Amino acid sequence: MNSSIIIRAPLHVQVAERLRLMIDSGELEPGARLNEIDLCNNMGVSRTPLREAIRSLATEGLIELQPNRGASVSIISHEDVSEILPIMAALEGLGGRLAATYMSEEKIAQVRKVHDQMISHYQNREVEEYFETNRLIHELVTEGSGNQTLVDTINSLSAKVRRARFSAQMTEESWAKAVSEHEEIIAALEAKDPERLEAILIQHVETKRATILGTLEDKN
Amino acid sequence: MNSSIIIRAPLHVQVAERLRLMIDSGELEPGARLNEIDLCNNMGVSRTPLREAIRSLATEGLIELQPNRGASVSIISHEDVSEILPIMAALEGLGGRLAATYMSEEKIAQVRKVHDQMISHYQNREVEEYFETNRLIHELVTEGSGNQTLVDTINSLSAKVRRARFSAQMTEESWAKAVSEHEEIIAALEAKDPERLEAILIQHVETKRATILGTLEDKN
DNA sequence: ATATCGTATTTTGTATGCAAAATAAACCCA
DNA sequence: TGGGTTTATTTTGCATACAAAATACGATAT
Repeated sequence: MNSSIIIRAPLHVQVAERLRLMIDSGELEPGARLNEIDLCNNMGVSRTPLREAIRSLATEGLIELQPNRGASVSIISHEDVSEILPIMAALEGLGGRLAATYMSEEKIAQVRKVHDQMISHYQNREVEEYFETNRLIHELVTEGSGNQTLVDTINSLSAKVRRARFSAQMTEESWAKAVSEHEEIIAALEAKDPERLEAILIQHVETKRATILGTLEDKN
Repeated sequence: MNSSIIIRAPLHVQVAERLRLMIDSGELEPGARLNEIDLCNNMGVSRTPLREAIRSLATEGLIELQPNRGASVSIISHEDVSEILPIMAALEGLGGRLAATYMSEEKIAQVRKVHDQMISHYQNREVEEYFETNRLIHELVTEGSGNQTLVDTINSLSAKVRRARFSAQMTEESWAKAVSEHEEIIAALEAKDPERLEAILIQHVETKRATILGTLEDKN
């Protein structure tokens, strides 16, 4: 009896992941049309699983469908970002509140560790690594809420914003502010102060909004 | 030039809607397996669009997929509801805050109208109509936020909770409380008081949680 | 030269067919 | 009779084939 059977994920799932990656990495740019046959040839699969994958990503909002005209990578507008960020603020706030209440000491220590790494990346001006550790911290805190639905919901929204890649607009000033807020986040977490962590996380997303949409031309 | 062309929705969309309805109405009960061939015969379509629809509903979370074992209507547990309700509280709170700020007088008047209908249904103990007008009010308020992503997110979560249909457990007491909270909701809306509306809506979902999960055996 | 119509080609939508996996049934043997 | 193994049937997964729509192309007429 072999208990370590490798369950191959269905093709449509693999294809969906691959497409998600292509979209996330920018290989497929926003607005780009998805030619089924081309993609099939690229991936070496038939149209059936590809189309199933496309339908999935469409319901996720990553792709838009036009009847008889195929699919295209959905374009995320400033308006969309303006809509999503307040939602993420509310949800991350909730996540933080729960995390401050329920997170284990071990998990908090882990966050602290990643936090210190992030600070180091900040000091060395290693942008890419900074963003990755930053993202990981938020993920860990959200997961610390113990609410998987919350994690999934935030991730889904986060993925959309990330695609907008306004990150380059980050100024020295806003970066410093973000880091200082992160100091407060970790402090509130270690102090197990739900209200404070919630407030900081909401503020933190507001800072993000200001950075992303530009502090001056506040389009919304 | 005919400007009123009727664009037939793709089959997989129609099938998805039909399935959603069957699940929502209880025709397909939680846990029920979806036999592709049976469903195809029922709906008079081939397996391709049906499978595409199933994939969509799966990413929505209404259906669960098991590799090589087909799909089944996902079962919503008490834990799921416990996870979803705090999220809805946060989101409805946000929606209310925005609605109290941005909603037009006309829209508010419309909410007031539906609210009065709901009260009337409550007094006549017309449960079905009460729930429908209740749902409509929340929808109108959320829409009043002007944030379509928020509306979609809440609807998606709401649909899952609704499927659990714990509604029958509503006691005379909890019903009265819900109604009284609704009075406050409409008052805060008419007074254009964002903070108050947000607080009430969050409290309102807490009441809902207590009703749904049972006031005593608080499983979470 | 441009606009319009008609045709060819591409692309999407749907149905069907075949292979592999899972389930059900039949069978064998202790 | 019961447990396990083999065989048949069902069901899912994927690929292909055909139909319909959209797009691209070209010819004709103005």
